[in-house]
Amino acid sequence: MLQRKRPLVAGVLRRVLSDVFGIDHDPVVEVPPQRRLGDLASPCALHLARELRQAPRAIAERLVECLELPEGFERVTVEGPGYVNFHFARSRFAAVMIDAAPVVESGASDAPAKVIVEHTNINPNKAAHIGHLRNAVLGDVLARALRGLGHKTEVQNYIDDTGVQVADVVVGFLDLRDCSVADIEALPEPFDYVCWDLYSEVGRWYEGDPQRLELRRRTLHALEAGEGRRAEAGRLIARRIVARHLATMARIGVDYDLLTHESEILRLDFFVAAFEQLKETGAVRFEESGKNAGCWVMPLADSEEFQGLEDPDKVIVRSDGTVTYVGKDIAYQLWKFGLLGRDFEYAPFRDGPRRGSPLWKTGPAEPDAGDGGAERRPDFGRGARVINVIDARQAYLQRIVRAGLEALGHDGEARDSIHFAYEMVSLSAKTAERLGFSGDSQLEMSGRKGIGVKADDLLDQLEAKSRGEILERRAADGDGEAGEEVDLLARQIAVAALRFFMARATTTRVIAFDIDDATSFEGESGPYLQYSIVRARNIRRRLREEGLAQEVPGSRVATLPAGVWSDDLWDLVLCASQCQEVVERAAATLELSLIARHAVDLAQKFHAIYHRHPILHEQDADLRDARLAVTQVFERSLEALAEILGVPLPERM
RNA sequence: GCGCCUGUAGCUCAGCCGGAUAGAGCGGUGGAUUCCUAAUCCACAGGUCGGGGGUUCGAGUCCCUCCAGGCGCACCA
Repeated sequence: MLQRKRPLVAGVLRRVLSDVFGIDHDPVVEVPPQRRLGDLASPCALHLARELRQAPRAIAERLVECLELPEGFERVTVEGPGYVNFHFARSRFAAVMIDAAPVVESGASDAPAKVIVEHTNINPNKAAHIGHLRNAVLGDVLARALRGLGHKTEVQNYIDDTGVQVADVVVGFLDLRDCSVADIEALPEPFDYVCWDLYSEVGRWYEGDPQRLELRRRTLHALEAGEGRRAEAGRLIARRIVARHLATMARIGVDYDLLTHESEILRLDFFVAAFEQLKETGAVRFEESGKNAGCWVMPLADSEEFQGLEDPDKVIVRSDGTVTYVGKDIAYQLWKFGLLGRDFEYAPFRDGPRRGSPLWKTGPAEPDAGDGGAERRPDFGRGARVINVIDARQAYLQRIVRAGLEALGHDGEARDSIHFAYEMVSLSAKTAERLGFSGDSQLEMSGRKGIGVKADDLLDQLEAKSRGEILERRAADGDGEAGEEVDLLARQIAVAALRFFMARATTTRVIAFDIDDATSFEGESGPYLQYSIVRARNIRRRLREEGLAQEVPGSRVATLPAGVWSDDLWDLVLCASQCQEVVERAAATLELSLIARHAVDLAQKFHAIYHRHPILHEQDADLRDARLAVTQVFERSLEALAEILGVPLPERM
């Protein structure tokens, strides 16, 4: 809503600046820090003071005298050192807010263009930890924001089922523990927890005798070839772990459209196709001698962004003929844009929980599909924009992938290959110590070393804590039953706490994960948002019980006297009117914390108003309706933001 | 060595294109519950915005430099 008013104000100012002072100036329009100062303001008089050789306030006053008040505004004032401040006609603005959707489609102009978001991408060899949760929450919130803004969005989760990490667990089962494939199959859940321990155990086992690394190499080759007992074990492990990962993510409301498997990229020779292109265009060359003798490398020395590297060439194909990660990733990225000239085969995914829309995986179509093939397969790939949610440590590799597209002449697609980089999650000193790791400073998590907080453990802890809090409150109200409703509410609160914790952090900062901080239900937290909406809903429930109207129509709000809008009430309306531009800016800059912070902002304003402005017991009808209108606007706005954040909103707490 | 990121209250962090008195949460202190449930609210205390230069009418924000910390720069992913 507010985003539509800014150009109005800018236009009026530009016109009057031209008319009165004869200058061409593009005025900045911002929101003043306090509501009593106005709703939209421009510091243009300050900017122009030098050029016009006049005091800023004098310029501002002249502007106010001469300008034509734009539609929807009540007055213009000069404030502070010389700001020109515009004040909305509050009742009319609020009336529009009552009927307007807080977040609407704005990407409609490029509606057919699809955005592919890749996230989660956990190696299928161990349990997910809290670092993976940051990735998944960021990816999921981004996808929700893009969808909310009307972009066609496809979410992919890349499964590296043929890499060293899976190979190590295969070695762990087959060589270290002497299991058969059937033994692995028979292991009880939680299988991912078993692998978590085994994986770090294998790491230590290798250290005990470096000769054992030969087993890793042999297994890796078997996984890539896809044949034999080791490959069979690898497939089984990956399948079981992926099922666990999807179950963990389903707990917090994260889902996907497609699981892309590295094994399929190998099986279908995606890299062969990409390699042909790379050779044809001269993007790679064969090294006859030197450090990289026998390898195919991509030269980076000519590119400005790769200056100062120790080695200006990136190996794409090793001297033993195998392909590096970057090579495979270039092929995969080409496929995402529909530039590879090949496609996957697809099959419905049947090994795990499935939510709203059906989940698909890459792989041979299963002929024995028992459900009559009712599901129609979407058209995967061929994105116009590709956003890869990958931690900041991989920035260099992501740049090489983009350079690969550039080298092939796909400049546009290279520009639209976006690395959504975020910093990792480490453990706070206090939390590391509590978990038994030496805790003199922050500690980086490491799956390889078995250092970390497992995602499901954290969720269990959050659920247990919220259940405790609920029961405590219910007992205090003499309302002690603990049924399914309590379970559901405990889960909702846990999800809100976790998702908000991950979403509120700026992406460029390392999160020092502190267990007390993460499980806090007070202040800036997911439950704080939930509680604010519960209060709004309680007001409506009470109104219904009293037989009073639960909603006030926009037509009524438009006729309210201006005096009902105290600055604090009005401030919430204006804050709510910024949801659209906040979500747009968050999606455009990939700074999703903006959404979380705006949601807190709204909730804080509402909580404060709640105490100062009762509705049920207000006798003055105008005042009551204004307050109810604000409650309505608040509720819809926070609901819209919570939907994007994936924070569930319960009816009561 | 080169590159990227970070340094703001005791702790965790906001601070949009340079602009109005640098803001939250936690923790601390003191208050608010016959009221739409206190998972809330209000008040108070707490700041050399890492240091130093520069640009500007104006710098937490831009430029330079130094200091401190993190992360990258593989025929690992």
